[in-house]
Amino acid sequence: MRDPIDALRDQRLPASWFARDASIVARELIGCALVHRQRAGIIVETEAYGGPEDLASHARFGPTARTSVMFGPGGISYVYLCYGLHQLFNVVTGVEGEGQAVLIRAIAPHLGLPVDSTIGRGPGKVSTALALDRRHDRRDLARGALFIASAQTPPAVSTGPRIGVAFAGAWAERPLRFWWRDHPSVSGQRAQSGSRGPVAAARTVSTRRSR
DNA sequence: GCCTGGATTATC
DNA sequence: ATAATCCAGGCA
Repeated sequence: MRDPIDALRDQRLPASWFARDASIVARELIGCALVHRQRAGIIVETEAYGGPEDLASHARFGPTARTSVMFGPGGISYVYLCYGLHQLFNVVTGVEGEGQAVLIRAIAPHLGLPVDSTIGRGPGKVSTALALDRRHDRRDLARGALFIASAQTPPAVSTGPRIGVAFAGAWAERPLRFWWRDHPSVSGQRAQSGSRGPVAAARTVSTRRSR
C-alpha cells in the first residue's frame, strides 16, 4: 500500500495559496494537514495575526531580527520561543512587506501520532507532537519534509477572539481565532469544561472555500 | 547594557 | 492561582 504521507505530499499547498490575507488563510487552514517527516496532524484551530497595525502581532514593532520573516512572502514557517518554554509554529501569509502570519493552535492526531485527544491540543503542544522547534523557523513549506496539505472536506468553522493577547486592547476582541466547530482537539485556552467553551461566544462562519 | 513581560502549560 | 524559563525589544 502507498505511503499515506506521500498521498499528503500530492496535496501540498503552494506558496501562492498562502499569499492571501491572514484571516482568509487562517479560516481555510482548518481541516488541512500539517505534516513533518512521518508525522501529520489535522489542523483544528488557528489564529490570524496581521501586520504592524495589529497590536497583538509580533509585526507591531516592524521587521526585527526575529520577525523579519513575517515581512517576507507567504508560505514560510515562523517558529519562535514563547515564555522561554514553548515553540509556537506559524505560517507567514500575504505578500512581501505585509508582515502577516497564522498561528497553528491545535491539531488532531492523523499519522504517526498516538491517538490521544490531548496530543497537539494547544500551540506549544502542536510543536511537541510534530517534533518542531526553532530549527524549523524560516522553512519554505513549498519544499521539504515540512508542509501543509489541503483539506479533504471543508469542516464547519467557528470564530472568536484570539487567546492570550489581552494586552492588545481593541485588537484582542477581533474574531481572528478560528476552530473546527465542536472538535474535541480544540484548545479552548484552559480545557473545554462545561458549557463555557469557546462555542458559547462563538459564531459559525461560512464554510465556503475556494477550490 | 539592563529591565520587562510575554501568541503557554502543568500543577498547586 | 502560580511557577517555570529565556530572550526580544524598549530604553538609557
